[in-house]
Amino acid sequence: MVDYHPKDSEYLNKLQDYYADWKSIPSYAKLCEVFGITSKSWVKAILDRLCAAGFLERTPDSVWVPTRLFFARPLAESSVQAGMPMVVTATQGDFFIIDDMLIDTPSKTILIPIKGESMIDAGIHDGDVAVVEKRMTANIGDIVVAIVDNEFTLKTLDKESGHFILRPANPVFAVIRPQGTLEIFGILVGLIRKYRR
Amino acid sequence: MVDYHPKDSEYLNKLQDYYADWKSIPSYAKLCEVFGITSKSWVKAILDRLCAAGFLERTPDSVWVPTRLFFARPLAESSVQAGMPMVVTATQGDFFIIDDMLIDTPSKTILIPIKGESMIDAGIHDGDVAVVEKRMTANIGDIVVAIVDNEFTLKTLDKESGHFILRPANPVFAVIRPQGTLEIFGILVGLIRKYRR
DNA sequence: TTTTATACAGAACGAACGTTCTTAGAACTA
DNA sequence: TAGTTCTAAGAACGTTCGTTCTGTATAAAA
Repeated sequence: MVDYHPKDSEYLNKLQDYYADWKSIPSYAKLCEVFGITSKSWVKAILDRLCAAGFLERTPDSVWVPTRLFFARPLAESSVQAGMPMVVTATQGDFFIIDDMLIDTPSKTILIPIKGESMIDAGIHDGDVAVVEKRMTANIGDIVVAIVDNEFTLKTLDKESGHFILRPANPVFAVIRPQGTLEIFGILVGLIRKYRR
Repeated sequence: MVDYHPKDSEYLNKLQDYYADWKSIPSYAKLCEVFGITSKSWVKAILDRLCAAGFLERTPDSVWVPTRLFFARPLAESSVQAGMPMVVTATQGDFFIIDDMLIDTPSKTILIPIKGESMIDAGIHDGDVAVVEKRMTANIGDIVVAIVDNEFTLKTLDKESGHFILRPANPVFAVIRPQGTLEIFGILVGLIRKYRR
């Protein structure tokens, strides 16, 4: 946290939670509720500081908008040992923007929901979401999205006696040996899983 | 396009362009400029129709907000045939969709890198990043982050003859049977994996 | 031709807005 | 003890907001 006032990170948290719900930054009056204060002028002072700290900015129409920094998430160091881990995470550690981490080239990246268990030994489960970068070439060993019989299929690219093959990560499924050319749609660059709560 | 009035898609495009620039929907007066008209009442009529068509919605504070449909893109590009499974483009105008998918309450969510293979049968690998929601209670069957010997550990919460235990998803590792109380740090709500490229 | 619907323009209105200024208690300093 | 920040509260103010109602030009329909 780069801002100076001790309670500002608390205010920022509340603002982030509100934004996660409504995807907009409300009026000063509403922000009084969100922050738990009753002074519009103090709300402005808080926003001005968060702006100076780089979490917010304003459009030419003087509308408040979050910056990239606004979406950064704390990343714990797993090797925390001394003291309370919770204290450590609250004060130090890195910050990460999840989308930046997984997506290099937005225009070439798409998300594809995964169906079936054919890659389960690679830790890719039914219901996971694949982050795929579109491109037509891949290397041996890459997990690729190929188009077989008009359907996406996610398999490991391999080569067998001069021919490309698609190898599943599940002994129950058969290796795919395409006749003719193999159409690569993209390669797997990330994986997302969401647990029900 | 599901809306009825012929020029609405043109208005929608202008609105999408504005949003791409400023990441906010401006006032009716400003929208007059954006749309190239001079009537606030007509702006409202347009927004109402875009709302009915599902491109916009309003927060409880009656602030206009774009919906997912607002960001949807035609997926005609690339030589993909009909019958494609549903695909989400990752570039929602540089917006943060993955973040949005995984995180409900930013202030309670923390990312923890995973070390070791103790949960490999659950498809959780060394080097993955766990998305953890901080809370002190969990249900049987939840994958939890517990604090054991001042270290984070990720295990499935279970109960054995009246006592809580932490069950790994790897036969090589032993079940953890904490003596005394078990301190829960949070529960696993998501998983992120990044493949080297 | 007359009527009717469409696609906007324009004015009016009170409510809500953001900004600024003043006030005030609490905490810290000297 | 007296002074001084700091953190808010609160009022005041002119501006802008969204809404509603009415007016109007064009075009299609009758």
